[in-house]
Amino acid sequence: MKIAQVYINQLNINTDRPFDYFVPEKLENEIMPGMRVIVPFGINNKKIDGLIYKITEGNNTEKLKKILGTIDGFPTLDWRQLEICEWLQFNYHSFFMDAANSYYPGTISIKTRRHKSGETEYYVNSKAKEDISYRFTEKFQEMDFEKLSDLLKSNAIIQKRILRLIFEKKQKHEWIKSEINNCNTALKALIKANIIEPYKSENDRSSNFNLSEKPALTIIQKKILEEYEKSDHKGYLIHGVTGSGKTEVYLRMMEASLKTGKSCLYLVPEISLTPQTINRIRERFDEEIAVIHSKITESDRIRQYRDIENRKIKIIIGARSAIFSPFKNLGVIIIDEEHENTYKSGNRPRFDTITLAGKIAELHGAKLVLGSATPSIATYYNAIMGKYKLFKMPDRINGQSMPPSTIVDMREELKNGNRSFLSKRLYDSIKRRLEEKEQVILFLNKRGYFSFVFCRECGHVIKCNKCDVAMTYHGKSNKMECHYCKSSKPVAEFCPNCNSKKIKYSGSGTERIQSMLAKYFPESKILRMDTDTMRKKDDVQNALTSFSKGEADILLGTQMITKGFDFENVTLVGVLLADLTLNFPDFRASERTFQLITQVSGRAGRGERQGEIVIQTYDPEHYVLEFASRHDYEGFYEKEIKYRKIGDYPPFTQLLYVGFSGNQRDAVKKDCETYYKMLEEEIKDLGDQDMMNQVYPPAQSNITRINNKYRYYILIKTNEIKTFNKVISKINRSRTNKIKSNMVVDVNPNIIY
DNA sequence: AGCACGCCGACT
DNA sequence: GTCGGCGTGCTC
Repeated sequence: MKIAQVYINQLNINTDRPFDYFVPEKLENEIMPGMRVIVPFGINNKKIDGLIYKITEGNNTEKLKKILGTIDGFPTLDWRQLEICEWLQFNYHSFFMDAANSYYPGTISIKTRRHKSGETEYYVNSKAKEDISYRFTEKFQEMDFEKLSDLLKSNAIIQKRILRLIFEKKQKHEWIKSEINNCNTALKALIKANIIEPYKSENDRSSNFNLSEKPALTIIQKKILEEYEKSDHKGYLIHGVTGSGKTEVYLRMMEASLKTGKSCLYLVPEISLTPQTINRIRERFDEEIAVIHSKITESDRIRQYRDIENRKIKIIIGARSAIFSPFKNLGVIIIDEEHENTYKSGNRPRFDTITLAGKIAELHGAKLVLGSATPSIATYYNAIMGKYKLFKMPDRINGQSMPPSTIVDMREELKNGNRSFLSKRLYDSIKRRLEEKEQVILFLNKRGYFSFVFCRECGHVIKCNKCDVAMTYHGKSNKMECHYCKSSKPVAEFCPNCNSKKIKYSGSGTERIQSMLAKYFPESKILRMDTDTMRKKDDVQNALTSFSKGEADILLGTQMITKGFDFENVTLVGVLLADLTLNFPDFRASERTFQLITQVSGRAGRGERQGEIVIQTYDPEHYVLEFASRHDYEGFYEKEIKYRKIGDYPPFTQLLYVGFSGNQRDAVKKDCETYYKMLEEEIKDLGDQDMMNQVYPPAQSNITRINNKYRYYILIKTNEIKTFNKVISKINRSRTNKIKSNMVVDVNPNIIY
């Protein structure tokens, strides 16, 4: 008799294991691992969806409950995907169903249906809807809006609004729904009156893009591709400076994969920042392309999912969530800008995309290609150690050398009586470039710079009520915001501590600098880009197109301007204060700073004119700045890897963060300490005394409270991550109710709070 | 998670 | 006596 091991779709540490179910005779032939099923669960036999993990034979079926039915009639996950779920469960401490749910789009509700025979059938209503649009019926197609709305009753306001939307070609149901709150009755009335009719909108993803010619390859591109073709390496790292032609290499690699009938996955750090790349891929291949990220609509996701699964779509572009696409026969995974920290997931499953992609490539026999102008230290180390084959593209494709950099010592400026944020050197350069009608990029990594609010009388800093952080003043809304819990409060007129009126508000870094720049260069137009000004989805793209059209002279911004955009007319890049990220208490501070400066420097001189870079700092001798100004990645790497070795930091070790949070400080602290003791005991059992030295004792988080939750953590810095993963899994499974705080395990986390 | 069981204090 | 608050333990 068949027994199915089923994972229940109940995301909890106690239910994160397979449960045995009896497979009824009528399902015996149908049932397979990877299928979604409906099962009764718990004391009340609640119907719940689950996923078949394994099928075994057995005789002790009397005690087992039976599977009520299947959901899809086919496996939604294949053996590879099941293996990945298990792999994520063990290596990143996610629940099995967290990973499984990442694979399958849409939510499920279980319905019952009673047959005449008395039998109850369980089925599923997927919330996935077809994409519905509305158009005018034949009779009304030619009529103009005024005439049409005269046909309606005068009080049918919603109906009129809907008609206007359809007139304006906002005919998709989804769009109408987003503009008009309760549109359903009005829509029904309009359909009943035979004025409009619904239709299934075809997807227009493969619409008319002009295919472009393939450019001729440079010598280095040719050489890399030849070696790539004949190599049987599993992983590759392309280290190429900005403008060296990496994208063309990626495109040819994809082409090679498609030629053998295999699919390609092309990952980018953030979809909204890479429209140029997406267009380039669209223009190259005469194929349908799926663009996947977390913000697409559910119906879009489901349609693309289906087309990828039945292999109609073979090219998948996306942010990190696209790694869970249902590709069947993958030839190559390309990860562009592999150093970006968006590749590390901060939610369950908390995986690292590069490691996961390596695992997936292995299962598919696909090639993994990483590319960056500033590879992460860990990746470059792996390349040096032979895990990835290293390709270098040290020259720009247009033959131009990297623009020269100047480091400006801001201490000298202070000595000379210049208290402004602009050095004489940078001011002169900006002035000259503007006179030449060239464009300037100024980069500020603000991170709390000049943005908190304090009392000049008593020094009191205004903090968030729910979090232990200073609030940030936003001039635009004239409010104070907490960047951690997103709450805001109106500005205080008096100091809440001493009642003084001398409360000092300064705008956020970029905001403040924008107004000062406007004073220095009254003739020029300044475009500011940061998370405050770029709130809406298309803001970033609109701003960047506007700047590339020359509608502004100076682009002032934070991290987001460092991403790969080409501006022909930009000849000067200024880094306003390089030290800001350098002094961050994180072992990757140097790495991040080097990457940021190098990436933003790459924006200069991409046109015909020679560019220049000016880096302002209070610490001009710092090795990061020296190497960055010389565009010397290898030099930086050599130095940095030595520091990592000395400090026993990644890539020589791995970090495991075990965090606890809850409303009561003492309870959280106690839980953290209890967990530490459990770790101690488990490790003692293993008989390896040295291992406990790799565990740092419980500590209070840097930000002690976020959203009214107190935070403690244990950090493990180890070169035996597998052993620790085993120990942690064991503890998490046995601790049941000993620990009541929220617990998070994050492997190699992005930030340590 | 979600639910039932059971132990204890408060209250008609 | 008994109602219900919440701590505890289990789900094939």
